[in-house]
Amino acid sequence: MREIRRIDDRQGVGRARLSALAVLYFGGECSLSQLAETEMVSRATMHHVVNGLEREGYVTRTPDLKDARRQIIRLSAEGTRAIKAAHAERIDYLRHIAEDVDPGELAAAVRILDHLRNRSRARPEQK
Amino acid sequence: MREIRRIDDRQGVGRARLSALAVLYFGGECSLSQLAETEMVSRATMHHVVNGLEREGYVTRTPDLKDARRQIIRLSAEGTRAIKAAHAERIDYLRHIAEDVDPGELAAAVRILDHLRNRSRARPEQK
DNA sequence: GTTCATTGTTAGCAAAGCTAACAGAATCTT
DNA sequence: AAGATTCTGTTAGCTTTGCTAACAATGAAC
Repeated sequence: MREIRRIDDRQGVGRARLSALAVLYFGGECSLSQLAETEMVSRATMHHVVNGLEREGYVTRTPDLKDARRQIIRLSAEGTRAIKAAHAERIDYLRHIAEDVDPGELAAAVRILDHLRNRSRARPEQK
Repeated sequence: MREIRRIDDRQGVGRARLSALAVLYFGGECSLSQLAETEMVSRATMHHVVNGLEREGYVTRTPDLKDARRQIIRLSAEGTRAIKAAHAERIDYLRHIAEDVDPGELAAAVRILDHLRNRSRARPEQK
């Protein structure tokens, strides 16, 4: 939904960057490759995204002591603040447009959406 | 959802371009500015998107006889085929991940989503 | 007729995406 | 142990998708 994008844009972070921050926030630290996989983009793309996030101070990168090829990407305090703020804005907006919907019906719809999302992640692109 | 993006990517059209094709398919011909407004991007952005679509043969541009500043953007036969194919793939995919959901519950959830979308369009970004 | 608003376009920039290729580290095979 | 293969992050080159600013032409308002 384009409207959600406009809400997100208010954070001034960038779409792909915000999405990566969300992965870190909800899923915890991970490697660059794992981020790329979760976000379904190439490693090269995620490399650029993380570079931008690091430059802006939203994430830190440290070597993975268990595998010298890898690096661990973590949210910084600033990154945590940014994703929390973005999340709050989204929730606020969604609450507003849903304010005339019956709470029970809304909860049921959310449950189904969650289910569909889990299904899509279990089998991402197959038909 | 990233998975939907991957499904859409299969058409080889490009995200913003496919979205613009959808606006034309479901809403009919319109001007470049109207497209930009509906898609919530700048006119300059939509200018680029439409350029790409025209170059690939998906849309045609003709002067608006009622206003010499404007041009009418229309789907070509190829554009219609592309958006139909993309739409069918999306539906197919969504059907697949929803196949274990009760049809009545799914219909209810879809109704609520439609309602929320209408609400978001009536008041795009206000809180 | 003049001023202001609308429309599409250009220019310059950054972000976000891809593939290909590479180097170094880790794992597998012999 | 040595060589082959895989994994990881990086660079390079390209395209697409976004933005703002500025402009010229057209249309509307005064």
